[in-house]
Amino acid sequence: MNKTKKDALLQAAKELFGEFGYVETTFKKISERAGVALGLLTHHYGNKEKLFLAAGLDVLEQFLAVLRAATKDAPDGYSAAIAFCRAYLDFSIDKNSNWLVLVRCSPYSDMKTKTDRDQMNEMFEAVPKVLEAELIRGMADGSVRQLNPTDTAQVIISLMVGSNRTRVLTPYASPKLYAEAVDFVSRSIQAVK
Amino acid sequence: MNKTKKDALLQAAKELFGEFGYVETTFKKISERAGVALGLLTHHYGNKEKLFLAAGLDVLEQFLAVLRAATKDAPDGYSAAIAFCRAYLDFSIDKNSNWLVLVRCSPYSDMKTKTDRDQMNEMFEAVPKVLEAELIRGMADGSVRQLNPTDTAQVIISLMVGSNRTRVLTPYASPKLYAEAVDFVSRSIQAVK
Amino acid sequence: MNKTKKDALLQAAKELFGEFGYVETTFKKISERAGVALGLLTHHYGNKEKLFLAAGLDVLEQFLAVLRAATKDAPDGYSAAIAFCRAYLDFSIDKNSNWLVLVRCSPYSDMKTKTDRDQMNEMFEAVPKVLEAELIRGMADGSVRQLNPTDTAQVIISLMVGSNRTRVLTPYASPKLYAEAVDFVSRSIQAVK
Amino acid sequence: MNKTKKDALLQAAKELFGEFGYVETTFKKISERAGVALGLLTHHYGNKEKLFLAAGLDVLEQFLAVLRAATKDAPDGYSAAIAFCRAYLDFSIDKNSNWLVLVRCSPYSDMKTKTDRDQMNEMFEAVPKVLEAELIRGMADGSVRQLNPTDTAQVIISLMVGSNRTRVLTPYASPKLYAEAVDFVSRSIQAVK
DNA sequence: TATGAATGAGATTTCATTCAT
DNA sequence: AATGAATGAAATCTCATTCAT
Repeated sequence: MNKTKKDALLQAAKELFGEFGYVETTFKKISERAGVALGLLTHHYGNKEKLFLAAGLDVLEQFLAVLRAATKDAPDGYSAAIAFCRAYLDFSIDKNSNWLVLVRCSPYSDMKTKTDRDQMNEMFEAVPKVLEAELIRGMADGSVRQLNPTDTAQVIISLMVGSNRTRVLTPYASPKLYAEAVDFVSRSIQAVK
Repeated sequence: MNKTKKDALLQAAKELFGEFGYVETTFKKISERAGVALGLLTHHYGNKEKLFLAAGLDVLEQFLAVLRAATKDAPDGYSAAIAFCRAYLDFSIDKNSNWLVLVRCSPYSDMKTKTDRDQMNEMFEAVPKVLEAELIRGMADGSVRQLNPTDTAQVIISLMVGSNRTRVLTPYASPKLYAEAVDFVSRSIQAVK
Repeated sequence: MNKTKKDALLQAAKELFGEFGYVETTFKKISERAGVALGLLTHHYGNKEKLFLAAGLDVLEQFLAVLRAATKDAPDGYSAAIAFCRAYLDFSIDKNSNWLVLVRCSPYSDMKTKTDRDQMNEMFEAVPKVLEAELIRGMADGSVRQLNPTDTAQVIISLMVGSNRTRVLTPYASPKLYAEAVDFVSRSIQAVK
Repeated sequence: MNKTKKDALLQAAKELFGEFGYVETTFKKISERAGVALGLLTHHYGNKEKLFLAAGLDVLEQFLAVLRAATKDAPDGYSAAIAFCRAYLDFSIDKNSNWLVLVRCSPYSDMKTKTDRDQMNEMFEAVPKVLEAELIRGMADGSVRQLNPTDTAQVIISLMVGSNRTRVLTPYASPKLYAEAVDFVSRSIQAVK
């Protein structure tokens, strides 16, 4: 399918950063997995951090697309919020999503270049915005109880973040954790009749 | 005040691992901040990972003590659970708690030595146990609605984990995030009359 | 206008070698400043050292032309020698002469290819020859005192070399240095009545 | 004689920087010639530039000592100035002086760290000061003609610099160059009766 | 217990040069 | 003539760990 070597590098980077984290992922590992020469990495991406950023942004972009698609067709705000949570959690365990790049590499907050960090933060902030819009819709259509939408969105995202970490980083996560998390959200935002 | 050099090393380690993360914290930095000789580090702690483990366990131990103290005198299970959340979040922003060691260094999941990893996991698992006991008490005394206590505890902890990360690692956290998180928990577990 | 890409490369090379020295001047920098493709460099000049040689020879050629023009119309040998010195020093601070290529890049003496080094040395040797001829004229016409013309020419050139380096490479050069250097030469060669 | 490995590194650095110049002198070459481990270089000197600075300062220090010793016992200012020139030129061809470090490595003017550059410049400026003092003495004692001492010192140093470069860097230097240079200075500064 | 010099493997990055298009 | 992706050797620098004192 005519994949360029540049693409191969990005793909290898997404896989390896997710598997091994930022520091344990070396130029050697990346170029070997991508099947290209070592020097091509800096040739195409400048340096390790820029490649890391590219990898993260790529995953985040697909993530946002999935979240938007998931909420698009929901009949009301409440259903959309719940669909959002399900899509979030599904994406986070999809073998092909390379989600781990975003999880394992807190270094996004350690990025040395301010511009890179800002670019990443900007995209990350888009996530709660999607949810917030649905909460507002839900309060308007009566499916969600009256709450501060910004803060509530942030709390829900926090719950997603935490559940996901518990599931993928610890050995003791309950198999029902994801389902419970969604229920928890549901109980907490659904309008009471 | 009679602090041994060994203690000084541990203190410096806790600070630096929290500030810079595992890899960016070097033997040189630690020994310099502690004001002791470089060689003393391996002499007392064996290697970097062991020191890291010691630092993490130390913080975790104090954390557990705080959580237990906070729930001890609550009049009912529901109040205890809420007190637990408040104590968790307070500890996480206490300047002197060195909490960041636990946050910034997911590497606990990357620990090369299985024994070390297990020791850490064991202590981490004690956290939801404390909460779970209170949820059970709450269901018995009627202050908490009927839920699966294990799963619910894990969800609540996940929310704490996520809120905390949002607060300490991102630049866009709402100032009301912690308060909202506690409300969220409250709405979700409090027994309905 | 109508400058070929080959010329643009040479011009960029002269500027950059002078600004940054040999090693810090890269193919990338040159091709970028010239606004041409990277590959064109080896295509036209073979390799870095050949390009460097071309740049140096180009500047040296213009330098010699200037020196010859300056001495041409002098009424006597003494005046010609002084005119030579003035022209040397003026050229060395002319913004458009790219003189720095010759100063900053002692690597001419490091050139790996013997042929290149010889070619460069040959042209460099032409400089004292010009002055020597004028000194001989001066001794004949009575304007210059009796001295060994070859050695004296070399000493005068050495003074030019040193004054120039002091002026362009150090921060403490006296503003009158060039004028003093010329006076110094004058005192030392002018025939005493 | 109990030479430390740190000293061995400095000695190897002085030799190699002089022989090969800054860039062609690698960590590998230095540590091999010094017979020590590669990492010791950064351990003791921090980085390549710092080592280069240390090497240069070391040579410069000995150079200044030699110049001061040479002028100390001269009977008058004129003799001192001439002794200064002889000492300068002798030092520059003394096999053991490692003078080439200072000649081959114009990079002193390219030093990235401002502090390093300043430190070097400061010491370099001490050289003309020594000569200037003797010129002033000579004008007072009647052995040197009346001239601006600062400017004249700088011109003489420039002549030393240039003669030295001609001798050590070019293949066409006259064997009498040094002697002629001293004569040149003599003619130019000696008081006329 | 305490010190810090010493080691060397390994990481990132640079860059002249080649080559297919 | 012109392009720029691709290569890989080599350079600098980092750092956990060892060890003699």
